[in-house]
Amino acid sequence: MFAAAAAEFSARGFDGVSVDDIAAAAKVNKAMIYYHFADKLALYRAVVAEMFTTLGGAVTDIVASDKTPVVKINSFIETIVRLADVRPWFPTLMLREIAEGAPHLDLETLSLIRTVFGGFAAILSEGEAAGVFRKVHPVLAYTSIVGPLIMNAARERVAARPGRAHLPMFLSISHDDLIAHGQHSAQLMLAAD
Amino acid sequence: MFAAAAAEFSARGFDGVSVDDIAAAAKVNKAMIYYHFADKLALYRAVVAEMFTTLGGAVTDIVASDKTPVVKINSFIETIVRLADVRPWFPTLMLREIAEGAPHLDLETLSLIRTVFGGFAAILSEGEAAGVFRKVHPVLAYTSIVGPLIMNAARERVAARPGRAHLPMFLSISHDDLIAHGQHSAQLMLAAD
DNA sequence: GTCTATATTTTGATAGAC
DNA sequence: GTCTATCAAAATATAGAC
Repeated sequence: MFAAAAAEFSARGFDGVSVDDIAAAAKVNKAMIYYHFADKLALYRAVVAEMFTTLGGAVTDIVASDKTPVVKINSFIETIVRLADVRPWFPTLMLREIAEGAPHLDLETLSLIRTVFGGFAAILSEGEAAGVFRKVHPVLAYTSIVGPLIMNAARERVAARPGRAHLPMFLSISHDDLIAHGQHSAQLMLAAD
Repeated sequence: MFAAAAAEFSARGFDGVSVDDIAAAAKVNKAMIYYHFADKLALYRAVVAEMFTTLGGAVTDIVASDKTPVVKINSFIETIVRLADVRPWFPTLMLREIAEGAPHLDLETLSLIRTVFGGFAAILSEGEAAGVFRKVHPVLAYTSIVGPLIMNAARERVAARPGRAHLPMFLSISHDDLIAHGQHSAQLMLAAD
């Protein structure tokens, strides 16, 4: 039921999905959903919170590890893409949250998001201090690295729609290629001269 | 009325906005909207089509110009960001369309989108042929360049929400900085070695 | 072209039996 | 925990007066 809700929300957004839709997709009775969650919003928040808790934990582990900043950035990139393997709703849902300015998220979930960005920014500072990274605005660096990753992963999830696959814009890219390209461009962008 | 509809759709999505909302925002009677447009979907399509027609035209002009591939890529980037200045709903709306896989678009609008990507890919080929760009998958190059631009522009539009501005993830970046950074990273990514 | 009023459908949510 | 039935609100769309 949780996975079904996540998939529905990611495919059509909070307002585009009815509780009836979720019940049908999860093959449970609608009243069952209201038995487990206070309302539609609570269910949505649970989905997003679970997602960012997982990502935040992974990023925190990377930051705390004893790897070099260069390797940490590469791990960060791989983690984002691999998360989309296990939780296919992740890229689309994240894209939507950015587009909407996260109107349905509570402060708790927002702070989870901050953990992800904060960890990323910490790796940048570390690399700068070590002289291996040049000075880049952390927000620009973050969007430059994360943006392409989730945009690509999101594209792929919708390429299956009729009339979409033939559009070059929705052409599928393997996750390995995506990781390799993301790591390569990130290092080019960050490398000290 | 057109601009009001665009702003509403971009802020809350196709399903998140009611025709009453649009009427209120545009300060026109709801029946007036149905007088000018067949239904809500037709209005939405008109907004997206107008947006991609403008962008497609600008990109076509850049491709046809006699500039070098390097300058064309820089112009492409500047065009994207400047379009967001004039049509503030552009980044968010585009982000949503990617997230949803463009379910409400007709084939005509989809082909407009193809014009944008096709023009971009043509610049890449030209640069490759001239030996100034290395070989990069056009979809990866496209998302690597466009993704950060619209993600940044979208962030900024929602930073005003209460409880959002203090989040580093929603910190505002000037369009000049965004263009400079986008051009710099793009050239790093594309430069032949 | 502009507005009021309203028909119709969808949707979030709950009461209450088992 | 699970399900049926249903209420109340919101939303799309239109009829019809002016």
